[in-house]
Amino acid sequence: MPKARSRVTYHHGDLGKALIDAALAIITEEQDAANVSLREVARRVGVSQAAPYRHFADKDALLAAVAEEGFQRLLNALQVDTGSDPDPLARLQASGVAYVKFAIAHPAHYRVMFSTFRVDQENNSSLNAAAGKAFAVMVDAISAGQAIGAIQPGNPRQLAWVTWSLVHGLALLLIDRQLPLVDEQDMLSLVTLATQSLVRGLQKPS
Amino acid sequence: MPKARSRVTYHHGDLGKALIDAALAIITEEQDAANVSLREVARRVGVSQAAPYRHFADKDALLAAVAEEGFQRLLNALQVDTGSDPDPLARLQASGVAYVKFAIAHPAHYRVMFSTFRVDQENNSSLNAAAGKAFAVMVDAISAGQAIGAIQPGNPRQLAWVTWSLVHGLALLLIDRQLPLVDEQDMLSLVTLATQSLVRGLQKPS
DNA sequence: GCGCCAAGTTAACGCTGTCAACTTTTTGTG
DNA sequence: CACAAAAAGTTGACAGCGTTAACTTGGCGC
Repeated sequence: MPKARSRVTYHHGDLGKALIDAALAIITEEQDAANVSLREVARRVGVSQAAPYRHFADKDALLAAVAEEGFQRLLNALQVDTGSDPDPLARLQASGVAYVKFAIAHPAHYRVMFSTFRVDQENNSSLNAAAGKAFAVMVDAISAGQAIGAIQPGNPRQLAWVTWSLVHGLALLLIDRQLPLVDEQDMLSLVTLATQSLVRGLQKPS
Repeated sequence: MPKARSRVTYHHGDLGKALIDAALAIITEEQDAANVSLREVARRVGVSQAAPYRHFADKDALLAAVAEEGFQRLLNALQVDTGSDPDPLARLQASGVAYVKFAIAHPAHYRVMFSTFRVDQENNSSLNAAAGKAFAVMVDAISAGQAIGAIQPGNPRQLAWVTWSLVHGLALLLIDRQLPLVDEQDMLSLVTLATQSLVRGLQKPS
């Protein structure tokens, strides 16, 4: 008897996807750490401890899939929140705020994303592509700013790395509770201060 | 027969210090990850697997001691490299460069520092104090800059958080190989660009 | 209808952090 | 100076982990 959803599935009905979802659910529930164990993921899905190895080479491969999903969601959040403001500087700042907001909203997922993502190994090319797309939002805003003469000249990718450093560092300091801020309003005003200051520093000296 | 150094030691001769040193040595050797195991630390020192528990409550407590040592060394590096330039803006930028340089020189130690440090729990007060002293270097430079009217007004701690975010994020992206940079000279020019841009953004609008 | 191979299971290995119970050494005090 | 108490270190065990080998099951292509 075929399952209701008889797509690519064999026995279970798309394990792999189910494993990613379960891992993400565990990560989301206990935002404390990345102490998610492969065996617990399997338990939650209802398969044996070794079943995941038919879909992922090892634990890192599963986490890489979770990370890729995270970068896709980050891209979506950036695109939605950055909007279509005609001012590239406003877009750049908005993308920075949206970036940190995403990290605050999904701290454990954000940690997995950046504990897995590496640029060197070319095997995880789909993960790299997903991360690159999210990063491109900032590059595009900076290029547009340079095109209208609002942002200082220079390699836009390099300037985007600077921007990324700021929001990445701020996001990590906040979600790892390394700044004495608990009130979300305080966090957001700090994010605003940070992104405003950086955008100012990237502007073309008049 | 007392040991050569019969200070506070009982049996071994200052285990605890030896454990911290061994842990730091392991971390330094394999800069790959924080996969340092308590048992391997004990093995290297030549004691049994349970001996560390007479000196540290658990593995995290040992890593916290390693982290504290790291923050002290970071403070030292910041003080040395920041120098005594009369221009607070130059000092601020120099401290940022020194910060990232430290992280690049000691990547695994830097990771342990920030995977252990949390502001909330008041029990690790010595760790917090060490981190606070390093952070104070940036706060002082910013306060000095405000005093001579070179830096925009505002809570200097908040402005220092912005600075810290930038250098922390840049340091992590670099040491975790999340930027496509391998040449150290390329890294350093990016660090310069980043710190220059931020300092510019923090300056008082004239 | 049937064989084959993907998908899933069981059992085991070596590793880990941690604890309880025990032994050894040092030290403070009557 | 003796000796008890406490500090420091050891052994052995437990549960959990990632991973692999050997096995079983079940659905699809011929």
